[in-house]
Amino acid sequence: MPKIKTPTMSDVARLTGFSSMTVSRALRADTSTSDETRIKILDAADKLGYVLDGTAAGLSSRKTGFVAVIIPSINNANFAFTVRGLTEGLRNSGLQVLLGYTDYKMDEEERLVKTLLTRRPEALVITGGVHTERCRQYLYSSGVPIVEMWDSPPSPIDHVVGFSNARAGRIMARHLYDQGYRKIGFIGGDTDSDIRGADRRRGFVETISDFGLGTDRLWQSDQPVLTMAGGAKAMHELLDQYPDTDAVMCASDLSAFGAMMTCQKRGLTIPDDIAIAGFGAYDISANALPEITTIDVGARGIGTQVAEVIKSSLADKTHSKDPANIDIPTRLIVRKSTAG
Amino acid sequence: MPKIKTPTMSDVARLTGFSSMTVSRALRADTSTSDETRIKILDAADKLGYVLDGTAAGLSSRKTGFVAVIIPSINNANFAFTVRGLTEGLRNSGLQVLLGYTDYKMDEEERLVKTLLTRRPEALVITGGVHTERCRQYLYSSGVPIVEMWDSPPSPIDHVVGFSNARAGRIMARHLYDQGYRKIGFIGGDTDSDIRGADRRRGFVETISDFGLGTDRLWQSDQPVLTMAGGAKAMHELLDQYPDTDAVMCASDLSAFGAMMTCQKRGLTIPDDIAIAGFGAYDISANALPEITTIDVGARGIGTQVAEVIKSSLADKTHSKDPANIDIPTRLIVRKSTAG
DNA sequence: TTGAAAGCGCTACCAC
DNA sequence: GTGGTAGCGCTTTCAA
Repeated sequence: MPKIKTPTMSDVARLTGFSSMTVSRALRADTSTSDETRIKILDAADKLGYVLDGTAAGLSSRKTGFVAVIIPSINNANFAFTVRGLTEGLRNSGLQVLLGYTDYKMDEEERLVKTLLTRRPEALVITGGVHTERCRQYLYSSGVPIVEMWDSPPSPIDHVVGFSNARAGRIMARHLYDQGYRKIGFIGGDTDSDIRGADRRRGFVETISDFGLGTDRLWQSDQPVLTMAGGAKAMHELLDQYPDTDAVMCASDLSAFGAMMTCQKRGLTIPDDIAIAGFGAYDISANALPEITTIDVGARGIGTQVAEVIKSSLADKTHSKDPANIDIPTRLIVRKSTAG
Repeated sequence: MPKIKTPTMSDVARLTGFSSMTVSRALRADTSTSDETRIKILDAADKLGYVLDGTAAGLSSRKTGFVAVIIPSINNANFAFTVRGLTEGLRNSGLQVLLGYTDYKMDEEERLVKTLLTRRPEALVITGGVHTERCRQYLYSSGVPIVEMWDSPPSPIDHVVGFSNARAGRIMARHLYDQGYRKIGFIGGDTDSDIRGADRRRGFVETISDFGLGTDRLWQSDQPVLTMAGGAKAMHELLDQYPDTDAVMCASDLSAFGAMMTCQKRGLTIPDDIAIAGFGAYDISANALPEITTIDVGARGIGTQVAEVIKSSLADKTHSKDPANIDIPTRLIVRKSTAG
C-alpha cells in the first residue's frame, strides 16, 4: 500500500478550477452552488478519492458532530439498546455517538468525561445521577448540553431522561407481596458501584418493611451482581442461610436467571416453592423456562428520547427553555416465575 | 449555565507568563520543560478549567488518537467483549476507540467506513472479510492500517486477526457425529447478512455430508437467526418438519438456548432425545440447564490481539513488516447438551 | 454564485 | 529549557 498524501480540498479545487471555498460549499448540502458546479466538484472529489477531514472541519466550524455517551458497560444489553436508540435518533442530524464505558467505576467515569471532553462533543450523555465532585465540575463547565439518564437525580446537572430505580424496587416488592409471598429476599445492588441497582434494593426493602415483613434476606457483595453466574452463586448462599425463602428479586434479569437455575438444581419448583423476579426486560426473561417476571423501562426508548432532548437543545439557540426532565415509566411485566 | 468561552492554551500561557508552546509541552508527558514550569502551568490550567482541544491537536499533529472499530452489532456480547479487549489493550497508548455498528448490513458498513474515515482514525478495525467493492476501495486508499477480524478472509486487505468459521462448523459436526448422532440439523446462518454464521453452516454441512449423513435438516431465513426467540421459533419449525431430528447446531449460543427451550416445552429431553450445540461461548451456554456445548474463540482475546497488531503497526515507521495474519484457535467446549 | 482573507487551537520545526 | 513562526484543512466572514 503506497502511502500517498491524502487529497485535500485544495486538490479538488485545483482539479476543477474552482476555489476551495466553492468545493467546501458543494460538498455540503449547503446550497449556494450551481448544480453544474456541484456535479463537477463531486465528480472530481470521487476521482481523487477525496474524503472530508472532519477534524479540520470541526475546528473551523466549532461543530465536531460528536455526542459523547458514557455507559457503565458495553456488555449490558440494556445500555446497548439505549445506545442503539440514541444512534438511530441522531442519525439524520449529522451527529455521531462517541462511546465510552466506565465498568461501573466512578473514578473511571471521571477520567472518561475528561478524555471525551477533549474531543469537543456538542453534547454529553451520562448514565446515572451520582458522579464525583470533580466530574460534576467538568460537566458543568463543559458548556455543552448534558443529559443524565437511567436515573432520577435529586439535583440534575442539566437534562434528565430517567426513572426512579427505587420506585422499580417498590413496584416489584408490592407485586410479590400481592402474590402472597412473605419471606422475601433481594440479590445484588452494591451501593458503591451499581448505584441504580442499590436504589432498586432500597425501594424494595422499604416496601417489604412497610408491609411488616423481615428485611434480613438481603444478599449483597462489594461487586455488582449483574451476571448469571453471580446470581447463581448468590442464590446458593441465600438458600443456605435462609432455606425457607419464598421469593427473591434480583437486581437484573441475568442474575435472576442464574438464581432460577440454582433453584432448579436444588430441586425447587418455580414459582410454587420460590418466586424469582428480575429487572430490565432482557431477552432471557422472555425466553427462560419459566419466563421471568421483570420490569421494563424501554431501554431503547430511553435512547430515542435522549436523542430528542439533544436535538432540541442544540436547536434552541436562545437557551430559553428549561432543562428537560423526562420520567420514563417503569412497567411491571408479570410472568410465570412469580405468578403461580 | 452561563456560556463562557472555553479557555485555550493562550489563556493558560497568558496567566503563567510562558509561551503557549511551553504550555503545550508541559501538558504532555513530552518532557523538555522544567518541573517547576510544568507545575505552574498545570496549576493554572486547572484553575482555568482548561481542557485540551483534541480536535486542534489532531489537526496539527496529524494524530487524532482514534481507532475506528466497526462491528455488526453492539447488542452482541461476543463483539462487546472484543471491543472491551481492544479498548483495554489500547488504553495506555493514548488511542481511543471510535465505535460504529452495521446491523449486519453491508451497505451500512460502507456508509460507516466513509463516515469514520472522515474522523481521520489512525487505524481501522472491521469485522469480517467480505465487504462491498466500494468499501474495500475506501479501506485501501485510507492510508492507515486495517485489521479484519472474526474471520479468515481469502484475500485480506491488510492485517487479520480471525479464524475460519467453516472450521468451527466442521469441528462441531464431527463432535456430534462422534457422540453418535445421525439425524443432524443446523439453524441459522443466512448467506447475505450473517456471513460468518453462513460459513459455520457451510463447514458443518460439508462435514455431515462427508460422513454420509443427510443434509436436509437445515433451517435458515433471510434474517440472521442469532436471538433466543429466533432460535425457539426455528426449532419449532424444524421439529414440525423433521420430528426425529436428534442433534442441532445453532449459529449462536443464544439461538441454541431458544432452541433448547423449545425442545423442553415439547417434552424432549436433552441430550437424550435431542442434542443442542451453539457457538460463541456466551454466558448463557455455561449457565443454562443443561449447559450448552459450544465453541469458544475468545472474543476478548481477539480484541487484545487486534490492539497489539495496531500498536505494532503504528510503531513500525518503516512499514517493513508484512501484514499480520493471526489465526485464533477455535476451542470446542463439550457440555451436557450434547454429551449424554 | 463565487472568491479572498483570516483564523479555529494546536504542534512541528527551528532558533536561541 | 523555552519561544517564534508557520501551517495543519477546513469554514466564517465579507466582498464582488
